Amino acid sequence: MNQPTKVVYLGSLPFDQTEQQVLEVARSVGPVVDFKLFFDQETGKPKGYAYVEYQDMETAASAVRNLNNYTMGNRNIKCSYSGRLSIEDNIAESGDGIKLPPLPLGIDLIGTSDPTELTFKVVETLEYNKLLSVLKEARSMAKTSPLAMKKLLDENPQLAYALVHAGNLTHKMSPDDINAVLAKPVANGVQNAAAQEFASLPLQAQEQIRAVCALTQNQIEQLQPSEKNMIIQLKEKYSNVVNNI
DNA sequence: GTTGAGCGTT
Repeated sequence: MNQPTKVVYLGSLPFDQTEQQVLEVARSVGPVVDFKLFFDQETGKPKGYAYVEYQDMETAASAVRNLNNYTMGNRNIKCSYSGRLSIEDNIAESGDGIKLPPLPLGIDLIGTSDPTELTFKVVETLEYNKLLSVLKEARSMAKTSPLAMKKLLDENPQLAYALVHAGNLTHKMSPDDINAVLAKPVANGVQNAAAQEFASLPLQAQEQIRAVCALTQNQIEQLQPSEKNMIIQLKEKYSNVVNNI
């Protein structure tokens, strides 16, 4: 048994329960401050465990007492202390000191064979103005806190994927624009040249490139062939630049 | 189809 803290580990969760349903069970013992359910990054399948941060140790203690061996679906779930102070305590470990706010719950992937395709569909359901405002927000975040933006994109490849498609749908970063960026001659100073070039690009383009660089190999594989090559080239050209900001 | 133990997905 671990040191008592505010964060509790939930394990042996049924694979067929949604994030929302697990959260509800977690909330049944008290207010939840932060919550994270784990999925396989590639397949989108649930890993069957989660972390719940409660507002205080008393509530967490109550969770350990009441949720351990609680029957959910067809399983007896496990609940014990995680031993960490807060869910986002990878700050010390990664050493970057960047703290991102908790993200909203994702949508249910159960029954989806292709999570990347689903991301695309979700983006398509958004209003044009909504897409613009999301892009605008991403742009402003990239400008005011580039490191946080990098971290956000690195940790959430679906978001990078969504931003690339949002750029396409709003014609803010169409294949033509990408080609235009790639067509710029690369000077001899390699890295510095690429960095200078990057800095000289419109913010819109910078933001799209960041998103592109954060795409996983798997996501790239799933792009249209026409986009795919450009994306690969973009990534090759700028990933070092983006990673060194 | 690889779905059952999993303690933080780099």
